Amino acid sequence: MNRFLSNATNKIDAKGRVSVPSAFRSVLARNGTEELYACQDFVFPAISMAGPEMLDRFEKMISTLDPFSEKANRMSLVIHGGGVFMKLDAEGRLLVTDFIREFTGITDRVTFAGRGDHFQLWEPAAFEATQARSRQQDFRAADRPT
Amino acid sequence: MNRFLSNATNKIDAKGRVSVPSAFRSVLARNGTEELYACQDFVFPAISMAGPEMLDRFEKMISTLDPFSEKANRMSLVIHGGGVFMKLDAEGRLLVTDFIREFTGITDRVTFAGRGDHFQLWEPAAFEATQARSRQQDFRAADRPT
DNA sequence: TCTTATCCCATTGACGCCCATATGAGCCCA
DNA sequence: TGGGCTCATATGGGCGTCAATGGGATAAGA
Repeated sequence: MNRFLSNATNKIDAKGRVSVPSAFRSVLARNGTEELYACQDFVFPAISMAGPEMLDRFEKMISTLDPFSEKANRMSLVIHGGGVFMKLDAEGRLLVTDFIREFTGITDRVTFAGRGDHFQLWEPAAFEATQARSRQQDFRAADRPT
Repeated sequence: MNRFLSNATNKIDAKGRVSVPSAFRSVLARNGTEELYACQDFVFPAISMAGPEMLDRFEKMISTLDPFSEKANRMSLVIHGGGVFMKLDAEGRLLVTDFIREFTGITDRVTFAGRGDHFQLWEPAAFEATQARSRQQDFRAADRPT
C-alpha cells in the first residue's frame, strides 16, 4: 500500500518523542521519503506531514502569482514560515515540538490520521470529535435528494 | 535543504545580538553567502534578509518600471536607501540595530521566519498575528492545490 | 577618552544517536 | 485448542555533541 490510511494513537515519552505508526513509516520508505515537510492544516487544528513534494505543490501555486503582491506574500508566510522540515530518528520517532503542540493542543498523546497522500497529527479527543461530526454533517445531509 | 523554512524565536542579549537559527545559517553556508543584504519588507513590518542576489532581483524588477514613475522611485528608496549589508559574527549572531527595531517593533526577542529564498525578522507577536490571519484569509476559502 | 562593535571563550540545555526493555500479535507445535 | 516461542513495534533512557546564550577582553571609531 502506498497511501496513508487509518489512524492510530501513540504516547509521547518523557523526551517529547512519539513513534510514527509502522504502517505510515513503510509508506514513507516505499516512496523514498527521508525528510518530512510539516505544516499547519488550513481547516483543522492538525499538523499535516508528507514528503517535500507537498511543499513543491504549494510553491508552484504561489509562483502563479505576482511575487510582490500581498497575496503571494501572505501565502509564503504560511507555507514557508509555517512549515518545518523534520526527520525521524532511527526508531521512527519524531519530536513533538512546541510548534506542533501549540497549534494542535497535543499534550501527552498523538493521533496519527491517514489522509491518502499525507498524514496528520491530532490531539486524540479533537480528532475523535471532528471525525464523528464530519461523518454526520458532511455526508448524511448533503448527498440525499431533497 | 536549500530553502529557508519554518520559524524560530530567539532572544536578544544585553549587547543587542541575536543568534540566527542554525537551519538558516546552514542554508547560507551552502549558498556561499558571506554578507547579508537586509531591507524593509514591502508588505509587512519585517526586515528581509538574503544574499546580495536578492538586491539584484529587486533592481531587475525596478528596471521593468518607468524610471520616472512614483512607484519606481519609492521602490528604489526602500531598496537602495533603506537597504543595508550586514554580517554575522563568529557564533552566527547579528546585531539588532535601531534600523531594525524601529521598523519592526522588535524589543527583546526576534522571530526568524523562512520565506523560501530569503528569511525575515519579525516582532514575535506581530508574526503570530499576521500568519494566523493569512492562513484563514487566503487558504480556507478557495485556493488549495489539488 | 569614551562609546560602540568585534573577537574569543565559558556555560547550559536541547537534540541526535545508540542500546535496552516491554507489549502484543501471529505462529508453530504438541 | 492451548501453551509457549519469536519477532516487530512501541517505549524508555544514557550519553555525547552542538546550538543558543552570556560575558570578559580587545579593537575601532567618534
